[in-house]
Amino acid sequence: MATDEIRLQAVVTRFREAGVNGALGDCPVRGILDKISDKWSMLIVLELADGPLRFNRIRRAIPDISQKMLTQTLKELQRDGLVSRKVYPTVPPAVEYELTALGTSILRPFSVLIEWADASWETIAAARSSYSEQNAA
Amino acid sequence: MATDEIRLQAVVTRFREAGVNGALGDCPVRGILDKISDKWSMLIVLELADGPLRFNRIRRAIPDISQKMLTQTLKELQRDGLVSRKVYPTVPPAVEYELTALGTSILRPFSVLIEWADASWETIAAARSSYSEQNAA
DNA sequence: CGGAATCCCTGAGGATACTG
DNA sequence: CAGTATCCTCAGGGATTCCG
Repeated sequence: MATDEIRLQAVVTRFREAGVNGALGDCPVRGILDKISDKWSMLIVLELADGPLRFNRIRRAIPDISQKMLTQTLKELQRDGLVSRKVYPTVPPAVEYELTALGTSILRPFSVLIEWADASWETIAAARSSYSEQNAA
Repeated sequence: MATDEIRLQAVVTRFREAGVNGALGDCPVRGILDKISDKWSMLIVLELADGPLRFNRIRRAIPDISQKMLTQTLKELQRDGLVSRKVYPTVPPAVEYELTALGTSILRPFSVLIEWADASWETIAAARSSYSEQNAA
């Protein structure tokens, strides 16, 4: 509906003014979106979606992540307050990572994105094949 | 509400099963999300949100993009069917880029993400400062 | 188990110059 | 104006090794 369109435009426009035409470093929104575009953050957050997990459990869940990147990304997520870390002083040590309230709140934007991707990938695949068809030697 | 939570979980779980635990190349959803996480795609799409623009107009709107990356990203967006390209045979040539219906449809997921970022950046900033406080030498 | 530290390499992407 | 074609840099991230 029309009011919805207007709202969308407002959001987009505000983003542009703050993020692209303004000073880049000063735009918190663009800074955060850069984090979204991080290679691993989103995957890890999604893994933690249905409960706390331990380090190596996450590692196994995302086969193609290196230990270094997992450590590093978890630290960043912690620093940003999306993930909490709990250490149990057992032997050997057990460490649990869990989404905070903030971390949980980002699941909704993510799911909207995933739903779009899921609904659109066939259209995109079709566009690609007709594109390469057109550009066939 | 609860039914909403269940729906969210379902989306997230389906993504994980298809994308992370499965064969990576076979998962169209993860492939598409990789494109979202592209450094420039989202910015360009947002620039085109309120109407067609010409090449150098986009370039000026995103000051820190190189012409190489703009060309390349526009080509990818075209190939994926998000953006259409219209050439006017004038002298000098004029080329207009415009969102397709598919391209317009991704604005909504984007706006949800932006709204989240806009609503959360203060919380994140606070988390960061208390984090660095804790880890002060 | 859950990391930290180091070394190393690839490829995304910037700078520059040229063309229709 | 709207690109194409090279060259080159540098940081993201993999592989490996070591530690409490």
